[in-house]
Amino acid sequence: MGRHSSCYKQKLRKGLWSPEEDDKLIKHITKHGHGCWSSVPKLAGLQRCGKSCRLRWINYLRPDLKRGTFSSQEENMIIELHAVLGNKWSQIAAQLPGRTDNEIKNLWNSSIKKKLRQKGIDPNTHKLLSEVENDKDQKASASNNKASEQDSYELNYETSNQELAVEKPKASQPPLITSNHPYTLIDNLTSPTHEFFLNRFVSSHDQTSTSKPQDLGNYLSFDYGGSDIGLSVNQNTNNLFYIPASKSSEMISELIASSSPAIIPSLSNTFLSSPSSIKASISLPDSDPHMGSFHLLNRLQNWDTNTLTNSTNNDDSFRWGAQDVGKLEKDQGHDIHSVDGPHDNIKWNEYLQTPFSQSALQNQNDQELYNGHETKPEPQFIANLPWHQSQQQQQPMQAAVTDVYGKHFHRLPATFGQFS
DNA sequence: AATTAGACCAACCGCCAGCAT
DNA sequence: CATGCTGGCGGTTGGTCTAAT
Repeated sequence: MGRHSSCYKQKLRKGLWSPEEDDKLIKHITKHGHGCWSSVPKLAGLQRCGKSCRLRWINYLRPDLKRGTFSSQEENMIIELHAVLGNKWSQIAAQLPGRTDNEIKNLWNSSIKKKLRQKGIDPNTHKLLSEVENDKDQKASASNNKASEQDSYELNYETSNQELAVEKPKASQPPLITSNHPYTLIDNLTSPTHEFFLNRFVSSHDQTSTSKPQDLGNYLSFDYGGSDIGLSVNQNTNNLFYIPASKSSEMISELIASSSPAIIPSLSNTFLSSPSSIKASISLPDSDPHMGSFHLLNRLQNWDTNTLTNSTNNDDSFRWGAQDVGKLEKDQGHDIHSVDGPHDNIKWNEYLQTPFSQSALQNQNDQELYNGHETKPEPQFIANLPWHQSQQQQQPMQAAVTDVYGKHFHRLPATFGQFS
């Protein structure tokens, strides 16, 4: 194991590559391709093992490498992808044309990690460091009484209006939503897989979509506490996003289910003017896998109730599924997976044209992803063009990524702060 | 000017999965 | 089924550069 057996057969060079070696390797590969890497050194006249040749080519000699310093967009993208994929450097690199996994890994370890920590963000979990500590404490106590909460898969979002590094005071937490919704919740759903979500949304999509394949995404938002909360389904990728965002620069987003590891939307700083903490839960009933409900729960005692709409108990649930779509399509003339719920003021159609549009994508160059408080307040969706581009080049992506999530999707919270 | 510490990054190491035999 | 080979990946090392002392 480890070094390939061929590397032991003869005394092979190690260490840095000389320009002459590089030249030999380039000439050989450009002329013949690499073929079987183990045969490359012999054919190219190199005293290296095939593995070393492969690495040198991939990480350094390949003509399509970008090299040079990473742009802030690239750094932000890496952070977002890392929040979803973890240390899957090769998959992250796949979304960044011209960048290698090694390069990204080095950047992460040498630079980004440090910056995140300075912002009070745990680079491993992408949560606030204070939260990570809090989670540890809660885990111990949660094991004692988890039985009462097993019927709902919870996604926790803690947004803070404070600077990232500043620990916010802990609010007392009301009980989770468990009974105020129309569907039977799935028992013991503590760690659903990506497939669990994806299958449902894909199913729902397949059953309900009309012929609008050009739509880049459906987005619905609803007013909650005077703030927009978004739920988006991208028809091309079957992504479902839950998009909370806070008034301040920090952004917490979580990819609930996605076939794309790359598209993490962000919203601007116009959200959640008063709450600093919200909780969301997803309910997926076994009885009908094509429907589900989406809950937001205000966890703060000091929520400004005047801004709530049609909410009497701080429990807002939104459902998706086939039965709702017909109604919405009829009402709005669009294909949308979607909602029905206590709110009347769903204003998804306002956003339908914009979230994943090219113009919106291009706008990301005008503004840092992790912008500061003083930046312009328009809602802005940040997606990643490179992913779309690579998607076009790699059609079997869907299956591959699904596999990725099957392995690695658990809970993937992402916390971002101003990053400079 | 010499030394030290930290940052950066290319390359290596160990492991794994897939495939062929 | 067992074994060996290979490509690929993530973690780690160690050399080089640079800034600080």
